[in-house]
Amino acid sequence: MQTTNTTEQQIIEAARKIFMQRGLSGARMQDIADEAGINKAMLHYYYRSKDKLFEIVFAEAVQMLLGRVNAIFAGDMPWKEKIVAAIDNYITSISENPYLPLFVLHEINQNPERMVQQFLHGPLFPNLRAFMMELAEESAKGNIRKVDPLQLMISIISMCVFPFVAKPLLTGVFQMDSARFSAFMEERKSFVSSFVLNALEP
Amino acid sequence: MQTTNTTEQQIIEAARKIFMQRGLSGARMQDIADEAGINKAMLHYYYRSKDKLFEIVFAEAVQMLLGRVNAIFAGDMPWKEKIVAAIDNYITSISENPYLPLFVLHEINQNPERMVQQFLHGPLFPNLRAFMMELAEESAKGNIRKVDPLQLMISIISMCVFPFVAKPLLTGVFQMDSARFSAFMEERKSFVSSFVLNALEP
DNA sequence: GTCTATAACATGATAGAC
DNA sequence: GTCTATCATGTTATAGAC
Repeated sequence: MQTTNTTEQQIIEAARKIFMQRGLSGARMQDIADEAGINKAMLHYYYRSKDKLFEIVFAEAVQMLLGRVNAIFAGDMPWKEKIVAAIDNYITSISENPYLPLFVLHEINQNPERMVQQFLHGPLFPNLRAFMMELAEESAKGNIRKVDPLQLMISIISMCVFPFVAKPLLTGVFQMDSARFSAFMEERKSFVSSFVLNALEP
Repeated sequence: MQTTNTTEQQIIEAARKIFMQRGLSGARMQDIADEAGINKAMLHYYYRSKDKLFEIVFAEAVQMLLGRVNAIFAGDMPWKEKIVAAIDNYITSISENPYLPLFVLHEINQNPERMVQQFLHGPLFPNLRAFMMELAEESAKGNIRKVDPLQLMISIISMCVFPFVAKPLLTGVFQMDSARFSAFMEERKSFVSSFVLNALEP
């Protein structure tokens, strides 16, 4: 995050906030202008159209969400430590931006073609693939229970991300307030780690 | 699902389809009218306003999503069988309506107050709470590893629901087509069951 | 670069004939 | 009940003064 308060930056930050909360179809250019503390016409002066502005915010969001997944499986720790570190890092990083996953998932569903572009420039998740290969090897060697690495991978991601996506539902159903939810996610780091490692014991 | 093709029903079905795909702010009354094969004015004749129509579709969707969770933990099987059955049932039922979870989650985020109403009339998930109590007991007796039942519960739900919510992302990242994804979710039933039971072994 | 005013269009909702 | 025509409003985008 830059602290340079250039007008372009103010606009992008305002757009990020409004688009993330309300989505493309729910966001109003007036809301973004108000949030940025400038005139509505300025948005068009700097970024031409609502769609152009959205495209920038969305591409950045996809990078944050997916780039993070790959980065988290970087390094060459032993696989157990890698799982623990990845879960810890991912929950921490989403906590800092809890709207991000639902925003991206919703907008992809609205327009799946948008993803195609992202994947052309984007990473092919080399670290993630390497980690899945490693799991397959450990599985073959009998060090861990025989599992489909893809199923395992998606399970780990599900357990980390879904609670954020479903936060208002979960806090409603299980009668948590916001502080209780934060504590729950903090505890969740060690819960998921143990849960996964136990499940993998041969 | 009724087969009575009364106009009211046609409208509700059309509204369900359009709202689920595009959300409240993305849906157009014209789209709903087209989908129902009737005139736009008829929508207002039968349901007064867009908000009224949405309220009906949304309330119904929440019931489908949450009522199902509770129903799935009904019955008095032994807890292991109950876990297996619940996972199997939940994945099957969401497969039949894959847009449902993301729709509900997105709209709750747009307007969390909407949920309050739903919980007043809605169920308090007696079966779910009973099951969590049972887990706590088994945990105390040493029959299963000591775990927080709430963390476990949310993990199970996460692993079943999240792949549907993230379908376009997962199929993109892991290069699956739609058929491959269906097969993946079918295999997932037994994967998640085994995964959870293994993790709970003392 | 920044503002006000306004054009151009989309959309929810209603009036009124049949 | 169903339709066409239209209103009223909201929203993106641009023109033009400063």
